[in-house]
Amino acid sequence: MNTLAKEQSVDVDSREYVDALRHSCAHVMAQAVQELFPGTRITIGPAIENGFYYDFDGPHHFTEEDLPKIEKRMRQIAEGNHPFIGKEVTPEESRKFWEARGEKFKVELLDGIVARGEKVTHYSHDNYVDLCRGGHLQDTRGIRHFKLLSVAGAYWRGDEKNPMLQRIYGTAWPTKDQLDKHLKMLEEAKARDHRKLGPALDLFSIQELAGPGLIFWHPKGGLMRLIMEDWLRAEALARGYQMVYTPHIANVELWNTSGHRSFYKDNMFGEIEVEKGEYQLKPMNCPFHILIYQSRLRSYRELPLRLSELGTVYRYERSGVLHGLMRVRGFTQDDAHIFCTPDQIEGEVEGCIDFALHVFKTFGFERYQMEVSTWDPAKRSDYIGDEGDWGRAQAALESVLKRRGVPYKLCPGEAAFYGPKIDVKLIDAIGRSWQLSTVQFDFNLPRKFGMEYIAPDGSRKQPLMVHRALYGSIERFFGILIEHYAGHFPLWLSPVQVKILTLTEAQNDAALALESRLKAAGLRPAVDLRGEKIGAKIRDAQLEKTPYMVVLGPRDVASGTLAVRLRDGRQLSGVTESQFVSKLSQECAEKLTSPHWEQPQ
RNA sequence: GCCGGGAUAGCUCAACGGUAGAGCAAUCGCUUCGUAAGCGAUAGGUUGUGGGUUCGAAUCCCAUUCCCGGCUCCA
Repeated sequence: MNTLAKEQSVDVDSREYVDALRHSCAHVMAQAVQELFPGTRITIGPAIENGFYYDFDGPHHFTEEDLPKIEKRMRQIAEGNHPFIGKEVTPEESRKFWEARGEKFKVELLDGIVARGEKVTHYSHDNYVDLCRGGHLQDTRGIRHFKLLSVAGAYWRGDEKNPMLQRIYGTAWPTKDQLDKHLKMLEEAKARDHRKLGPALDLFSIQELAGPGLIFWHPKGGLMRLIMEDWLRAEALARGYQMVYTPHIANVELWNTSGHRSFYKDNMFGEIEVEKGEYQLKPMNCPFHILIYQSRLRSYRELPLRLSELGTVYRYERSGVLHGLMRVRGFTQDDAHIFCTPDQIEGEVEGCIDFALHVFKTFGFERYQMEVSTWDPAKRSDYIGDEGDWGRAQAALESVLKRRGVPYKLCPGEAAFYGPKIDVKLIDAIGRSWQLSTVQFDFNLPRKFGMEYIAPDGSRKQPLMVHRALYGSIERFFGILIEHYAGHFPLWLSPVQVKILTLTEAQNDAALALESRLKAAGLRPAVDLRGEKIGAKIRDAQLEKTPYMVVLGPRDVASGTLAVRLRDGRQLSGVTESQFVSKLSQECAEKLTSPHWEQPQ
């Protein structure tokens, strides 16, 4: 807590204070920008998570080089200790004020405020005035620990039909420590960026000749994917899922039936002509699983039917949105569709949640956030499906989370038009959240396809459909894993688990023999026989983030024991080979995220 | 898709109108070494691509591809 806050008896850690600080910072930035770049018009400048931004319109094209200049002027202004003063003004006064300055965006905002019947307020500090509903510090003294970060484009009012404004992002904090910590986190995030680490560790690449958004899994990444897939398949089978495989393209008639050709058209690759028909790459697996369901008449006795596939889909994402492994044009979903009766939904939802939590735990994610998206009853006509189904489904989603004691956020109005859902965002090692698993009801497709089952009374009923993905996409999940571990993968996922480093050529045979014994024991070893010094070999293995290194010199060959070095720098000597194998095997079997060796003496 | 910024050897960068360089990596040779970089040599580039301006273009202009920061959208 800083002295200023004490003096003003404010809780500097409260969200209100921090937001006020950031919002105030935005005002000061707008003042600085308008002073330094005359002719710049202002729009809005809110506080956001970790910082603030302000959107500008004007003749000057801002670049990163402008930021230090703006920052400097901001500091000067802030040091003036100007109080923030709010006052209510009449709409007429306000209009006159903004029109006189040619601030057309502010006039537009004013129109909105007036139309909503809200009070019009102006907030000023120093000689600067902004149309603003308030939420500021008492004065500019609290604005000390901030940094401008980047320049970006942003649509006026977030609508892509509107003109593009220039946005300057900044971060601001009550204390220097917090600012430094945040800047350090940004640096850390940059250092563990999967787009950098992935190719550096030879896990994957994206090839310009092949096209953007298409992933090439290299041998090491491919092996990791294999492990992730095998683990997931085994889990799914154990949980009563049945694995299926379906094609990558289908006749446009299928997409007409499913409705994707209308509501998902923009995200689908174009038609491929085949003889007299037209085909399209699949953007989703759902219709294919429905076709399997419909391949014969189904009885209620078969339900719940859980069809699962590692299904590769292709989506025509707009070029500007692609991002490493996180947002691509071709990806594989661990996709399953559960067809069930109304009285089975709660059990099925619970099964999904349970499975998702198991996935997180296994891969070492401790923290996550659940969001339940429900409909907005006021806009009933926007949704497909009957009210009873929606009600039951939403109740099931919530009651499962409550029963499991999983905290969640309710997001009314966030449901898709075809059903409510649970989205899971997991929090990675440095506190960032990622959208991952999703459990969604679908009241649309069963209807579109006329799905049925024979009920106990002999009547034909429509099954309920739940769509669920846990990894979400294997590509994205892999990207998150890389960043979460910064490349220091748990042993069971590491493509190379043990690197055997020879001291001299005399140990080559012993090294190769050890390698094959470790292989036979089910481990993934590699040898480094190069004529380099041991320091260089260790350095290289370390840069590859290999979990275990075994240094093999004459002493070790003579003693028959292993000199083991862990990725974290710990060294263990005199380890017997059987101890080593059993420790590593156990570490893999238990899927430990960090090795459990005792500290050496 | 939109706004802005980029692209030089496998990687990190230099040269900023006057014959493209360095370190690391690679290859070969020497070294046989005890826990994060031994020594030397060699090879590696139509400066993303295509046009244009110029006596001369990595450098200036136009187009295009891809990448980056965002917006919009999303697994």
